[in-house]
Amino acid sequence: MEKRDKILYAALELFATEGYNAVSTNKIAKYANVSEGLIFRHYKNKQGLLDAILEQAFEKVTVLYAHILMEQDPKEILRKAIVLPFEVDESEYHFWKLQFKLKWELEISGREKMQPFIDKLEWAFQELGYQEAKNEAELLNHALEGIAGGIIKQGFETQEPLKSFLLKKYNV
Amino acid sequence: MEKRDKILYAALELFATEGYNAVSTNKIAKYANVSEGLIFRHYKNKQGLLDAILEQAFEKVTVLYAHILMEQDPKEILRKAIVLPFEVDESEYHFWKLQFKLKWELEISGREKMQPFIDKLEWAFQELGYQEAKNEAELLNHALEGIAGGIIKQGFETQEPLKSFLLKKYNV
DNA sequence: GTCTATAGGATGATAGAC
DNA sequence: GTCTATCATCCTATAGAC
Repeated sequence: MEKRDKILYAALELFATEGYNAVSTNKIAKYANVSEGLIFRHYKNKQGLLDAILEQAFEKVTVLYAHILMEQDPKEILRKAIVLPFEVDESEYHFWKLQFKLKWELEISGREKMQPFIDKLEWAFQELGYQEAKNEAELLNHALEGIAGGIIKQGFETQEPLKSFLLKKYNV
Repeated sequence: MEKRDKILYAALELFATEGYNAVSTNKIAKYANVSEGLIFRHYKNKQGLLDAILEQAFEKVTVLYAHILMEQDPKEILRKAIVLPFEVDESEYHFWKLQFKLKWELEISGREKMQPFIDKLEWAFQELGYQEAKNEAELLNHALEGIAGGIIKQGFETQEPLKSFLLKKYNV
């Protein structure tokens, strides 16, 4: 692997586990087995390194939601949405954890990227004849974010029972 | 107000808005109009200052949940639980925001303190004849945490519609 | 209780050699 | 592309005077 990428993955892992402000460029360099100066050659500054990571993360999120956004069957939309947090690959664990961390540490909301997903949920609920589709969508989104957070913080097993429970509850 | 307390409130506000690692003791001192050395006289070190804030926060949370934990009517338990995030006083806004921030920035879960609350929810659902009381409780808790987070990050108004929606949904 | 001064180390970032 | 050496700044924490 190129050193440029080693830096990026080291930073991703450290940012995700310890937080952006808690991790020094020195620490990243050592973790990546690279000289500290190289970080700045490749990414200009620490913020630039974070931006590069976030750009990759944005692509991953886009791909992840693409299946749902393209789906036309309302029941399938709900099913895929519910199942989504339970099927996160362990290799992308750090990306997810970083999302949650940054949402609070640096107040990077990521809400704009979520909105089409929530809108799609609303549409699905509407199609299925729910009275308050918008509220249903917001509520389910909250629940799913909570589940995703729970998986990240306390492990998959703790949240697993909620999967079939939700599928049953929404009858999908 | 005593300077000891001025330090504490300044730190609370800064930690809540910018995060623990992002705020220096120098910044806290200036914000509190106090010499930097005084922080260490009173709180030993930066971590000690955070601990003092967290201790206060723990008391606030305890009081907040006490009403619900003492309640014996299952419907009332659900009603109070749902209404709770919408009735946070603005003066305690910073405490709440700090809770969410630290949960992710420093991985201070606060889960232990929540458990009796979740257990009480489970009990209420059981009393009301719900089939999967435990899952219902976990789900509602996720939703309420999401709502609380939404209020903090995007304002009360954005989440307000969910209040009556939830009350209706759970028929309380 | 409070302030000033300062130590000692870490931090982000740059320059220059290879 | 990569490393070493280095800088200016900032950070936490302490000492000593008032």
